[in-house]
Order: sequence, then structure tokens, then C-alpha cells
Amino acid sequence: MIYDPYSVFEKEVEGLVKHAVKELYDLELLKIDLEEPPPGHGHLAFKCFELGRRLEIRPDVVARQLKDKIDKMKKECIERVEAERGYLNFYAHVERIAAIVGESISIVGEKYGFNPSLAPKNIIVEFLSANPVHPIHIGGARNAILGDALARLLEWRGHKVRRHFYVNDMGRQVAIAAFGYELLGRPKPWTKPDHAIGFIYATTSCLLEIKRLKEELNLARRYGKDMEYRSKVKELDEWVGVAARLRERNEEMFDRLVDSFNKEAEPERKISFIMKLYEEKDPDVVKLIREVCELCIDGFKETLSRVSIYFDSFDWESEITAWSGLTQEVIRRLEATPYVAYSKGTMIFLANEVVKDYDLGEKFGVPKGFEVPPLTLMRSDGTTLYTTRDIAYTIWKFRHANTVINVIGAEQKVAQLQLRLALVALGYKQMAENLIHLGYELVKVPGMKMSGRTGQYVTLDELLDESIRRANAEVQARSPGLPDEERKRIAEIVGIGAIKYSLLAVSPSKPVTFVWEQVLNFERNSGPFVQYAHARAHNIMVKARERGLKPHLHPEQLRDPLEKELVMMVAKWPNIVKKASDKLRPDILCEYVNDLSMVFNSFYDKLPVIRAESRELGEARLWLVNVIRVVLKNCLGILGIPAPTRM
RNA sequence: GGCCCCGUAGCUCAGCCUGGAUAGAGCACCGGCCUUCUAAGCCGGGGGUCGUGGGUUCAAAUCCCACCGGGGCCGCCA
Repeated sequence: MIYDPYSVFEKEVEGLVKHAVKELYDLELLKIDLEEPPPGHGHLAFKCFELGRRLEIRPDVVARQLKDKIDKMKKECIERVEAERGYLNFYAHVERIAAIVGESISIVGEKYGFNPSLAPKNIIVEFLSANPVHPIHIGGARNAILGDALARLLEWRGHKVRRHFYVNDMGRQVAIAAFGYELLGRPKPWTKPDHAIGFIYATTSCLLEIKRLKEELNLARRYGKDMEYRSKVKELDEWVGVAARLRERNEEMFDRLVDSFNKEAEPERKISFIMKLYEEKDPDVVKLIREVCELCIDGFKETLSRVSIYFDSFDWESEITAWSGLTQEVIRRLEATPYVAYSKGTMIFLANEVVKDYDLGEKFGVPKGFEVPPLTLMRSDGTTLYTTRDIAYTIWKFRHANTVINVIGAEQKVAQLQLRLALVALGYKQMAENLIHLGYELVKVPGMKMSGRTGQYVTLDELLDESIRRANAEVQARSPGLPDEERKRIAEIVGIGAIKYSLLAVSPSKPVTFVWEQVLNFERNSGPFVQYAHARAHNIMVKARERGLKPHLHPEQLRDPLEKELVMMVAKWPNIVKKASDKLRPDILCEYVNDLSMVFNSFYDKLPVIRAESRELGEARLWLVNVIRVVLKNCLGILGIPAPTRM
């Protein structure tokens, strides 16, 4: 069974080169590095520079000698070989490749591209895990869309994947939101629940900040610290501005919250108390906190269902790590290692010592000269901290999987490293090695400082609304005849596709600069562009069926350079899946699918299928169109972008 | 101060890991193409000191060093 037609071609080229080198120079090459030549120079190239240096023969001479040798050898998927400068260029036998694709697709059918690994893993992908105190914003959207695409990409590589959402219900943020919620008398949400909680959280945070700054201001004035005083005044001004903006959003709620807040003598202490009681599983506090979190998560689910993202499991931090006693066990066991010390009344984990003792610097990618900072394991009041609980959570995850991928912002790099080092200290070296932090950079919105604490963010809900609104206008303009119902359905698909594509197309390590005009551009290099190509391919299939034309592969009929290029591109699809999956890089799919769509559009424009010159040619082209349709559909599917049949 | 990521066309991004053939797309701009499978399309055009300066190499956007600019981390936040 051939899942990956392109690799057949690659392997043959490798074999020929190896064989020829052996025969000509009596040299065993272990690894053959092949690359893609520029257009017009074949399909795979072997560079003869390094070999030439080893043999002390000019590379162009090596290339010619190899060509002469290979010319005499038997070839399957290779039409010819050319020596050009220091390169040996292999031209694929496109007809044979087409036949292999045909064979493969006749077996796997609509699943074409599925390319199972020889060592399938049991993987938990943890992603999104947004704090349940505000709506999902653009940064969270990148995480969700990336994690979701990644999960599917891994499944297409034959891995067993489960999607987990870690509910951080034990953090300070949640306690703040719960405190505010309580001050308001646990109101019924007056809007989408996560937006309501987001408002309460931001307002409460803001009031806390203002109170703190006022107190610090008084101290600074009393002790005549002029510089400090002025900087605090400035900071206070900013928060007062934040307060004003929040009040504009909902005067009634804002004022009510201020009133109750001002009656509290020591809000900070109360918040700490909430956290402590929750960790101790005090029933009243549990009810309060759960109520806040559930409201927020209900909002998340509503938003996520719009973009078809679902989780197999919502893992409550409190249950898994604290109430189960697992975190305490982790602390006890860490305490028994030589890597725990006490500093200012708290317990700390000496992460850097683990790096040194186990010589993990290189393995874990610790930069030279970088001291991994110690990790504080507990607060002085005995409550635990996030990363400490995350150690427990990770151990829990490994009870259900052998590989864990955490899709978490790059800013948590150090914490993720400390986590892995703690696992090593606990004797779980294997876990530490199979724990992958897929860090991604944040989404920048020009002219806006996003922050949940100040309530300043572009939410995924708004983003979707705007994109769909825009798509609706676009569909209206382009296909005026459509009934309302269908127009709306298409607008939804297009609007969502545009957003997902734009957030997926940038490699995770790069910050995305969010520009509305860019995201809502429905032309080339966009989700809708690819969706359009799919709709076109689909439409040709429908029209052909109506006219009784059936797809049939006649390899010799596909002679146009565009047809050949398309055959090579679809042959490569399973190989792209492999590469993107193993590198955890969905953006590679975006690039590929965009290229495929471009070439397909040129083909569409130039070469008629239904009205082809002959029946055979029509059947062959229809076969090609069908493969392209399957590839587009599957690639969009992995990316989580719906593939419309009409636009 | 230490460390990490990023810097490629006016704008948004590929390419860098694994050095080699004229540095690729898209947007915007200019000019063409709808009696023929949907023009969200196609064809053509202009536009680049690959942040700067060194180094390694026959060969550097790619590797090394320094510096500059943007972001991030170094917390009894998550």
C-alpha cells in the first residue's frame, strides 16, 4: 500500500545517486540531500559540490559523470537526468507518478493524504486553556485555532490524539473575578456570560489597582519620594482612564461594583482568603468559584462551536492537582530531593542544579550562560502556585498518554522548562523528554495594548462577527441571486475561513500583526481563495456528472505543463502532511494549499475539462480535478476550515 | 543586567534548522482578459543595500561574533 507517492520518487532518486556514486567512486553515501530546483530544472536536484570536494573533482564534472552513469540505469518514476552546472537534476516521469497517485487514491479514496507514522503515539494536546475570567481574545484565538489544527494534523499521521482544556480555576485572577461577582450579588449575566465575567474581572482588577496606587502614593508623599510619586501619579492616571472606559461599557454595573467595593476594608486579604478556602475545598467558595468559571466556559463553548472547535476533556486544575492531593505529593517528593531549598519562608526548587547534575543543558536547549531561575513552589500562606500544580497536572496527563504537547505562549518558556526539570528531579525523565512545549508568539494589534486586566482586547466573537459581516457583503456583491439563507451560510463559512487561515498562515514562532484589511482580504493567499478553488473543483465534478463525463486516469493524456505540475503537486500532498505534522507546523499546509490553488486556477482558466478536445482528455482532466478537490478538501479540513461547494 | 524570539519589496508574510542555480508570494500600484466548467479568478508590469558591521567559506538571507531596532521572560501572577 502506497500512502505517499512522492516518497517513491524520492527514494528512487536517492537509490540511483547512491548506486552511481558507489559504482563510479567506490563511495558509500549514507545520506543523500535532495532539494527542489527552481522551475524548469526538473523536480529534484542533487548538489554535487560537497561530493566534488571530497573526491577533488570539479562539481560540474561529477554531475556529468553521474548523469552518464545514471542514464544507463533502469528507472521507474524518472524520465531523465540532466547535469546542469554542479547540479544533477531529476525530471520525474509524470505519467508513472500519476499512475501511483491513481493507485493510492483508488484505495484510500477520500482519505488521500493520510500518511501513518511507523511509530504512532498516544498524544494529549493541551491547548487554549484560557483563564476563565474574560472572553477569548485574539491571542487565545490563535492558540485555539493552532491547537485544533495541530491535533487533526497529528491524527492524519496516524497518532491517537486527545484535546484537553486545562481550566485554571485556582489562580488569583479567578479569585478576583469571583470577589467582584460576589460584590455584585452574583448577578445573572446581562450579556454573553464570558463577556459579563470579563467586565466584572476587569473592573474589579482596576479598582484594586487604583486602591493600591493611592496607598502607595500616600506613602511616597509622606516620605518625600518625588520621583516615585510622579511615576505613581502617571500610573494612577492610566488606571483612572481604564476605569472611565469600563464605566462607559456599563454604567449601572460599574457603579454598583464601586459602591460595594468601597465598603470593603481589605479587599486584597479577602481575595487571598478566597484562594485559600478554595484550595481547601470550602463548599461555599467552591460554589462561588465554580459558578464564575462555568459561566465563562459556557461562553467559551458558545464561541468555539462557531469555529467548530471541541475538546475531549476539560481538566479542572482544582480537582486534578489540589483536591486529589497530587500537588502535595509532588511537593513532598520534591522536598526529598536535593533540589529544594527555603528562601524567605517559602519553598523553592533549584532548577538550575538539575541542569548541572544531569547535564541537560544541550538536551533541553538551555542557552549557554543562562541560569534557570529557581521556582517558588508555595506561597508563605501555604497555598500552591501555578507551575507547581502544573507539575502534578503533567504527571496526570502522562497517565493517559505517552506524549504531551502543550500549546502555550512563548512567554511561558522558562516556566515550561522549570516544569520539565522538576519532572527529571522526580525521576520522570521520560516524561520530561516527551513533553513538548509548542510556543507561539502573541498577536499584535497595532495601536492597542491588549490586556485582560484592563478589559482591553479584541474578542474572537467580535472578530467573527466582523469577518462574517464583511463576507456577507462580499457574497451579496458577487452572487446577487442567492436566497438569504444560503448567502448567510456561505458568508459564515467564508468569514470563518478567512480568520482561521490568516492566523494559521504565520509560523508559530513569529508574532502575528493583526491588520483588519489583511485578515478580511478574500483574495489570493487567503482562506476564501482556497475555498473558492475548492468550490470550483467541486462544481466541475457536478457539471461533468450531469453531462455523463466520468473521471478516468489516462496518464498519457496529461501533457500540458500545468497538468504535469498539478500531478506532481497532488502526488506530494501526503508528504506535506508528514512534514507539517512532524514539525508541528500547520502553516506549511497553508503555503502548500495556496500554491495548489494558484496553479489550479491557472489550469481552470486555460484548460477546459467538460469541453476538452477529446473524451479521453476530458476524463483524464476530470480525474485530476477530482484528486485536486480531495486534496483541497482534506487540507482545509485539517486546518479546520470548511470547504464550501458553492460560493 | 542576563536570556529568548523577531527584523526580507510601501504593507503582511515564505525561504534560515540541513549554506549553493536569477531571493518567492499576497496586498497596494499600473496595463490587459467575462457569448465558453463561478472574474473571490486569470495573464502581464514596475518595486528588494535580505536591520548594520565584521568573520568563516570556492559560495552567506541562511552559519559565527558584535551592534542597532521591536516584542517577550527573569514574580509568594498565570
